[in-house]
Amino acid sequence: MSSLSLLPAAEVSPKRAAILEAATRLFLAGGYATVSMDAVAREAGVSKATLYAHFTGKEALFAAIVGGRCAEIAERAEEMAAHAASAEGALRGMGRAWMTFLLKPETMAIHRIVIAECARFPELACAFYEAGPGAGRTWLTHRLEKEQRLGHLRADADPGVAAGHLMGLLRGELYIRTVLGAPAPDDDAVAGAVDQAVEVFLRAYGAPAA
Amino acid sequence: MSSLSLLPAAEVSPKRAAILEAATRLFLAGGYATVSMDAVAREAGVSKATLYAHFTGKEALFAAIVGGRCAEIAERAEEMAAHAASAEGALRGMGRAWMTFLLKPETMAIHRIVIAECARFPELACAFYEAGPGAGRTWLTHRLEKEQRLGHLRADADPGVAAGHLMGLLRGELYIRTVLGAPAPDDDAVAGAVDQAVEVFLRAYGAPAA
DNA sequence: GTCTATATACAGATAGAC
DNA sequence: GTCTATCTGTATATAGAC
Repeated sequence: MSSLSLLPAAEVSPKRAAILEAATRLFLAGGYATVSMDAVAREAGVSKATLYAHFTGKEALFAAIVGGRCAEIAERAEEMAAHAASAEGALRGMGRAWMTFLLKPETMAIHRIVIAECARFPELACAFYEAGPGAGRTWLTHRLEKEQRLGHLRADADPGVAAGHLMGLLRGELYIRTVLGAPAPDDDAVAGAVDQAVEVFLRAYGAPAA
Repeated sequence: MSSLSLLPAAEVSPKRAAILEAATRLFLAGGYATVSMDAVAREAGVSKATLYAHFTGKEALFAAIVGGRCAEIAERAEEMAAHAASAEGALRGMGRAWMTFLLKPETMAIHRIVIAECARFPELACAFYEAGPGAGRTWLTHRLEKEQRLGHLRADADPGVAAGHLMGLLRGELYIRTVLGAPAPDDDAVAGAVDQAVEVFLRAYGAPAA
């Protein structure tokens, strides 16, 4: 019985939730500096005093937002991993899922923010790397090791290096263009680019005997 | 004779040069928002009024700085291209030159700034892409076409796609880690990563007959 | 062109009532 | 916890003398 009262730990306060939601929207849209605490309070429908009662300051609020997104990204990565591991044509499927996620406006927005503020919040940039690209690379390394044991990949390849290469091939031109503000490519363009990248990867890393 | 007076067009004003130098340093170190016009004036050793006499405002000053760096990057790209075209082991040499330039703290700083401000200054982000990654890819595409005509690359490869793939392989893990604040890797690490990337590229794109 | 001094606005953060 | 009202610093930008 007493454990029941511990369950809704996430829904501590509706005001706090409103603050987090509004601040997330504003930070992702405008970056760190352009967002004022006044704007967050107004957008969340609370007073500034309430805002400061929940978060000790602007930096703490920002850290909470970005840290939360990192956790979300980590969950998302596990979810994608679960799907990709069970699918055939695993590399293509995984590549499409990853690139679609990566190029989404919200993902791009958090990339830009973390990159922009990595001098002011180095620990956030580190946490973001670990939760995002780092976790993806670690998972992909293990996945490629498995493929290697199955004889689908060259035996002399370093799976960690190969994982970095596959991610680089997948990002390719699309990532750099999109992070610099170009409109996100449509699904067909993404799928085509992923197929090309996977084809090139397998030409370089596929087992010669296969 | 009259043409002589037109020559020193670049050295119009020492104060202006001091402003540009100070502003470049400050913007590259701190981004757009954290730099105040007071700080620029103080650091340049001029008054704010003088600052505003040379630049209509903070946005114009920022645009002048970043636009200037774009022009510099474009020049630098041509310079690197001239060297790489004449060298043997062209891909390795070019890759090392490009990655060394890309991972330099100053290059990373301008990457972060342009990415951070691509919502506020979309035309700057576009100019940066054209001067940097876009120009590099265009040049590399032509270079790969030439290699293809010489029979060094697969005949069925699209040189533009291949150029994007080579750049993606080169960037690989190093770029994303460094742009997220990790310390720049040393020359040996860069050289090793470039060699691996080029090796993989040639396994996928090298002419089968060769 | 260059300076000193200032106008004007808004930022982050808090005091005190309820 | 939540509000209204406010303190304090600093930002961009300008006025007017030289």
